[in-house]
Amino acid sequence: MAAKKIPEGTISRLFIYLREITELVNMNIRTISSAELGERANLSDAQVRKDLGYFGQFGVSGSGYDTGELKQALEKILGKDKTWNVAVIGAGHLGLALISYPGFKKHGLQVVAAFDANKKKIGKELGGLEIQPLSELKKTVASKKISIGIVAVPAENAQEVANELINSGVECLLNFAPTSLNVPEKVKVKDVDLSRELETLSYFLAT
Amino acid sequence: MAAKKIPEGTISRLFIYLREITELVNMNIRTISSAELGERANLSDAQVRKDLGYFGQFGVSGSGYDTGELKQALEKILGKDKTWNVAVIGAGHLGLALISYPGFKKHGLQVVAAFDANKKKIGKELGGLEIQPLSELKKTVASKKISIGIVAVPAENAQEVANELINSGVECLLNFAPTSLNVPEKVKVKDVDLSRELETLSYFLAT
DNA sequence: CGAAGTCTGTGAATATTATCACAAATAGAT
DNA sequence: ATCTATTTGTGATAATATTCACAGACTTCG
Repeated sequence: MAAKKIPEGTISRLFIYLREITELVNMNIRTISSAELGERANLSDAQVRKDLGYFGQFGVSGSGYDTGELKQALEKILGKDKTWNVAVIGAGHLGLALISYPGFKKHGLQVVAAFDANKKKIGKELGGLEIQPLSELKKTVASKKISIGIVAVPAENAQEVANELINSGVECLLNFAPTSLNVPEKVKVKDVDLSRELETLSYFLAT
Repeated sequence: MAAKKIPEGTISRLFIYLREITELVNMNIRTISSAELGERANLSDAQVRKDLGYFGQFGVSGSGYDTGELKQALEKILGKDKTWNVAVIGAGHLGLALISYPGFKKHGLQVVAAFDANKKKIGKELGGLEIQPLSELKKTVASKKISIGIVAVPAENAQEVANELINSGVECLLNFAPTSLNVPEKVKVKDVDLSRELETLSYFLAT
């Protein structure tokens, strides 16, 4: 594995390459050039080669990349052999959508627990999961080996929920609440602020 | 308004500043320094000043920024006086969650139409909106002055839906489908790939 | 008023990321 | 076997974004 630090953007793009390559393999296409792969991913050929270059040499001069080999290599790099257990906190519309989001399973992400603070929701079943009270978070994180927490609660409660997740041993959060979470260094948070995404888009449209 | 090109990251962060400033105003806090604002947003003081600096001079040496003034200035910069009409395409779990997402309304984003290809879903009402067939897209985009489209359909149909949106005059897409959309230059797309976000997170956790 | 302290705005310096561009490697044709 | 057309891998270069650092503006306090 490469010693140099790898840009986060590169990792994110690797997943895109894997997606495209998988499709190519399914179509029985055996080789592809960086230029063609880049076109599929809306990226430059140089970007593709540079990204792959962080992890080794996968291509063949003159003909390009063997799709089967590259698929295997990417899967290994990206840890696709592993699966991750996920907890969703907040069983509102968004939480429910995430619990039943079909895309996760395909990628080794398994939602194994759902929590909510609202007593009326606790105990209800959804997609094979029973909604649990937050008081059971720590126990469940340990017993179900949960390593990723999705915060899908209102902004007011988000920091508190994040604290409890971290306190329970979760070090990886996807935060949908429109607020900046304060977390220890070792914890990695990714924010997805839907309003902000849309607003940023529309700002550029309006200018 | 500034003549120089403004980084997209700056715009995105301005929304965060506005969020924090609004909270401060509500708490009746009158002034704040770039360092304090940065702390709230998990950003450096220099970043805050640099970002604001693109748009003018809002602060006072020695005491910082007047929260009320800064709030007004940010709202003006970010076009908060305007509202945007949004169409959601795809009435699956995710689409339904987006239709009833409470965060949008607060930010001048109004979901005014919902579409789905599935005949069984068409005609059903949801949150005051009737789910329409895609054949009515063009007409509705025009009549309801829709400027933003949210693509919440499976990857297989995403490109087609994007084409129809663009063909109907929408120039601003938020794409939840895990696929790279090909669009004309003038159209702005933002991808939100939930699986990829989670996987990127977990990659760094595993390394 | 003057001194000490605070804080902005912004050029300069860094750091990071993406693009260029080309030698070297390979394939394929003749 | 040689020539031509491709395509990789990667230093060099360019573009972009962030952090530093400090002069100058303002505040507060004695």
